[in-house]
Amino acid sequence: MTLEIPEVVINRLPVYARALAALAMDGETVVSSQTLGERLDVTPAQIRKDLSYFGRFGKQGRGYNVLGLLAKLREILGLDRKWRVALVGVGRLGQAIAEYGGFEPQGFQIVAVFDSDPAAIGTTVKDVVVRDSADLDTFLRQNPVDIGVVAVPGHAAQQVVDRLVSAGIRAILNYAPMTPHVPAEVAVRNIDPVLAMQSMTFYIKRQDPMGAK
Amino acid sequence: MTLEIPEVVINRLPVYARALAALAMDGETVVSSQTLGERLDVTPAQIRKDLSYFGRFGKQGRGYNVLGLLAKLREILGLDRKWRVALVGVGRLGQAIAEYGGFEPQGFQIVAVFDSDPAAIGTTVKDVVVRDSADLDTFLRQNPVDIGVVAVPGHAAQQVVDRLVSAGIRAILNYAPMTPHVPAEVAVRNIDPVLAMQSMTFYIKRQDPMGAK
DNA sequence: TCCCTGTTGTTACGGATTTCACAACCGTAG
DNA sequence: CTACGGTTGTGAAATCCGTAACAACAGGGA
Ligand SMILES: NC(=O)c1ccc[n+]([C@@H]2O[C@H](COP(=O)([O-])OP(=O)(O)OC[C@H]3O[C@@H](n4cnc5c(N)ncnc54)[C@H](O)[C@@H]3O)[C@@H](O)[C@H]2O)c1
Ligand SMILES: NC(=O)c1ccc[n+]([C@@H]2O[C@H](COP(=O)([O-])OP(=O)(O)OC[C@H]3O[C@@H](n4cnc5c(N)ncnc54)[C@H](O)[C@@H]3O)[C@@H](O)[C@H]2O)c1
Repeated sequence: MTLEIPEVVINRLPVYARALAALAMDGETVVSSQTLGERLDVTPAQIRKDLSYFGRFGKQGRGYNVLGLLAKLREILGLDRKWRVALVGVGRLGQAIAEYGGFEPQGFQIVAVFDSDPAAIGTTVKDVVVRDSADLDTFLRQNPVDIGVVAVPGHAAQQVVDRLVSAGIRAILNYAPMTPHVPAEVAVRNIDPVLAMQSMTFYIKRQDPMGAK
Repeated sequence: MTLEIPEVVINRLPVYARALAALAMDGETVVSSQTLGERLDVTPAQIRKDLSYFGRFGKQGRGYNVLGLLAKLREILGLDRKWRVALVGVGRLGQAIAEYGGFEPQGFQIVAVFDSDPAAIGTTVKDVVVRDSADLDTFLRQNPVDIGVVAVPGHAAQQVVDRLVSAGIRAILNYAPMTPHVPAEVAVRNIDPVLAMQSMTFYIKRQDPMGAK
């Protein structure tokens, strides 16, 4: 009965939410799809259509109540609660992730950290002790975690993913440069700056660097 | 004249290239769209269709020559040369990016680094001296750079983007949590782990954490 | 040589997504 | 009370994209 919502739509909602939060900080109380769209480089129709999958949140002639719509989006996305995150791999990137201050305010709490390196195990990052990744399954079965973050080298990533999945995790944020294989019911997002650059080069490859003469 | 290639296709090519490089490392010399697709969770038809935008690279009955196709993809994407990258913002994230060893082997060379903090200016990261971001325009006009990486706080990001664009940069990798506004001819990719998590939560929100009882 | 297996390149189809366009509506001002 | 400018929500149209299907063909074996 719940109409199937396209994934592209779901992926845009957090962007809307982020913009609404920024508008709220600026003291704006209402916003039209037009104005929001300009800010996000999205057509007003796109925004209205996306929102219409979930209900009618606007007021004709006025627009949307900024805080009201933000609250609705947070509810839709499930951001109106805390999420427990486990981080696997505490190398350079893993440490940076653990120390990044941007997750906590959004309700993502790193509650456990794992590594396989004996030199790393037992140390602490951000008040969290680094556990042996051999204990991953055991720990996760006793301590519910919602999201797994994979920050290990590519050659170890699938193994880590498999372990997270078999322990019952339903969402994985993968930083390793590979395509994780997971069952359909597990959500995966990949972050790879190299891939991002490699697609941009296609569009600029005919051009001399910065139009140098 | 050149048939318009969908951006989704371009975005997949680096993924194919990455997989081919991995196959080559494993000593594989040929691969079918079927096999490649299984590895990447992409249908074989998708792969063949994507490649057909650019030519005929396979051999019926056999598949694709791994190294041959990889070379073709690298040529198509413009990866058969070095790219000069400028990094703006040398905070925690910026330093991690500068020290990350994954860019260089792919031909992305960080040739300049900028920050606005007097305490950071003059220090070096990875053998590159940190320059005053006030000198961004001057420097870029004299030293051709292809790609700008933005790793400054959100409130400063649009200003940095504007400066990069006005200096003639055609590609930007943005790590700040905002949507940069750029002219149509500038390529932009955004990296935001928080947004990635916030879209995954939609799919797992009805579920108790890890099926805890 | 001929046949069989395996796999490509491509066209046609259908589904998904975006855009269009407008009736309905809100709040305000006259 | 009516008219008006502004904006939503939404079907219908247009566009974009992915999938299916198959003719064509390469290589190998009988
Ligand atoms: N550093 C970056 O900026 C960056 C950016 C994008 C992607 N990445 C990717 O993220 C991953 C990590 O990068 P890094 O620079 O932190 O590497 P790193 O070598 O510094 O850290 C990897 C960590 O993973 C641990 N590890 C290895 N195998 C493990 C296993 N089976 N279980 C648990 N832990 C294990 C290692 O002990 C190490 O601590 C790599 O795949 C890299 O390509 C890094
Ligand atoms: N650290 C992470 O893991 C991470 C992950 C994802 C996104 N981000 C985002 O990346 C950005 C940087 O994060 P961070 O943790 O490194 O922050 P940070 O505060 O440690 O570093 C920001 C740096 O930018 C510099 N800066 C500020 N304004 C500038 C300007 N106008 N020109 C040049 N330099 C300027 C500051 O001096 C500082 O060195 C933020 O927008 C953050 O939200 C960070």
